[in-house]
Amino acid sequence: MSQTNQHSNLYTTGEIAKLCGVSVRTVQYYDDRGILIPSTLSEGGRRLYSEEDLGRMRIICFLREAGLPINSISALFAEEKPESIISLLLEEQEKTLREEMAERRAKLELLEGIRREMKTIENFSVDSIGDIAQIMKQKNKLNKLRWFMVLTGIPVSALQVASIILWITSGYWWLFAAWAVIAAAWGTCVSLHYFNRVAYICPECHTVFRPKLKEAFWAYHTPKMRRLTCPVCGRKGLCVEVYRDPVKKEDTRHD
Amino acid sequence: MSQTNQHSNLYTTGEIAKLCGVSVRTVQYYDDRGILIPSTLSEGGRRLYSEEDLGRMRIICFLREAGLPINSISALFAEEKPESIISLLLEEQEKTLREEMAERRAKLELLEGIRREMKTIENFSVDSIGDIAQIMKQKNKLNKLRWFMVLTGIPVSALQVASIILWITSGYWWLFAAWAVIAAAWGTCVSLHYFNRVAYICPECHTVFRPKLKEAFWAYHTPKMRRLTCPVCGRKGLCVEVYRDPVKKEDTRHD
DNA sequence: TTGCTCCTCACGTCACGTGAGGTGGC
DNA sequence: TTGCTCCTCACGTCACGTGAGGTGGC
Repeated sequence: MSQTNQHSNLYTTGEIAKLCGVSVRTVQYYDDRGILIPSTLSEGGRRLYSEEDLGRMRIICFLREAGLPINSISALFAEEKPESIISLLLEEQEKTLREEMAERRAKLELLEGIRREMKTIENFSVDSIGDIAQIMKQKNKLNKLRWFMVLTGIPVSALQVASIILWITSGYWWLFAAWAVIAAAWGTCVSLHYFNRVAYICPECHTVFRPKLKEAFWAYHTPKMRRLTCPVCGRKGLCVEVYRDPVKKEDTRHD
Repeated sequence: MSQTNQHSNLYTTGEIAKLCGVSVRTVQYYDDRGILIPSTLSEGGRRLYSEEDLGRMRIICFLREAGLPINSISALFAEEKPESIISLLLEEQEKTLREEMAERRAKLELLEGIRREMKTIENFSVDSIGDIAQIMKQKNKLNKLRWFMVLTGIPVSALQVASIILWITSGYWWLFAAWAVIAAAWGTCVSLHYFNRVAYICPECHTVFRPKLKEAFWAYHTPKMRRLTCPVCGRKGLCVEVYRDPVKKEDTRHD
């Protein structure tokens, strides 16, 4: 009943394209790739698609909208029992998409981080981006190090308070003296540990350097910076503190 | 003081690559693209990079990790005042990343949707994907249509209850009779409106068709399906209901 | 006959990966 | 002299977009 007109259910390339919301080139490309071969060719060599072809094209477009690569779609149609692998393909695609989203999220965090740091750094230049990258990469490790400092400091402070109270209430002055000895030892150890794991970036020449302990210990500093003299360019300025892996690598050429 | 050895601060391609965690090919490519031209060439034509080059490479790597295209990095370095456009580039990139994430999210929703629908449809075949695509695309519109039905139904039901109460308490039986007339008119209008905007998919040949009102009205149905006879393949089965744009388009070849 | 559609090459996209075939440098 | 690194082509990736130059079909 539907064969009254020989073209009643045959579509041209352009019609298929319009019906599926893609370009003519895309329809031709799917023919080249073998996932939608027109069921008829006109005498002049033009592609003619049947109603079934249109259905198949709709399936292809849907899968492409979901991001499946042509190869997967090709594999799907090549299978004698497509139902058996469709779930697998879709799950795989979901996984891929989640990974891609995680990638973008990481990149976004990088960008947001750099914008925050840009505000922190005075007289920002493009060269500072290298510094910022350094700062951001090691930021977690540096934070851990600082937390370690604070947490080990808590029992020492507690001991100080306790020894002072006992000194006042019970007259045990030697408790406080003992604390002072322990605290001095602790302070030395922790400071050495800390300065062994940080470095500073010269704001002028962007060199990463390690200052002498004496200079660093007494220098003016804020929580994140310290006024130091760069051993390369010789200029003195507020240097950002960064984490430095304590493992000696060949790539440290600044000595 | 740092020129004791002529190679003291010159790096080869491989060294730069290792220090920045990229391939040798990538370093060569950045030379080709003109964003990192080695400051020296050896007599044998090998690339030799200075400490400054290394710093620049680190900047490039950071920007690439954030997803900036080479062209943008190129434009950045070409600028005489790079600081002036860096914020712009980074914001642009953030926008791009957000858009790309939105794309993936949409694709993921498509995939999750199709998996839900796959469970709904009995004897699932790959051809059903086309149906599912149709179902999902129009799902929102269909839901709106159903909500419209329900919401217009509420005042009619309220009138019914009110008229019955008044009939019982005050004996005004004609109020209920009036309601019955109004309700019949309302029911006819809404049903016509509804059946004018939905179609059904044959589970056998996947044709989208509109049933006769009489058949559809009395047919067995669930909230989403209705037992109908397909006008194309003649088989009777539970057909999924889909939204159909009431505007007559040229692409409806089923008549 | 005139528009319009469609045809087939074939290059371009983006940031490299991957050989091939040859050479520098310790 | 032997490994190892590095060099330059040059093709391949992925799903088409975009002409060029020619033809089918109403």
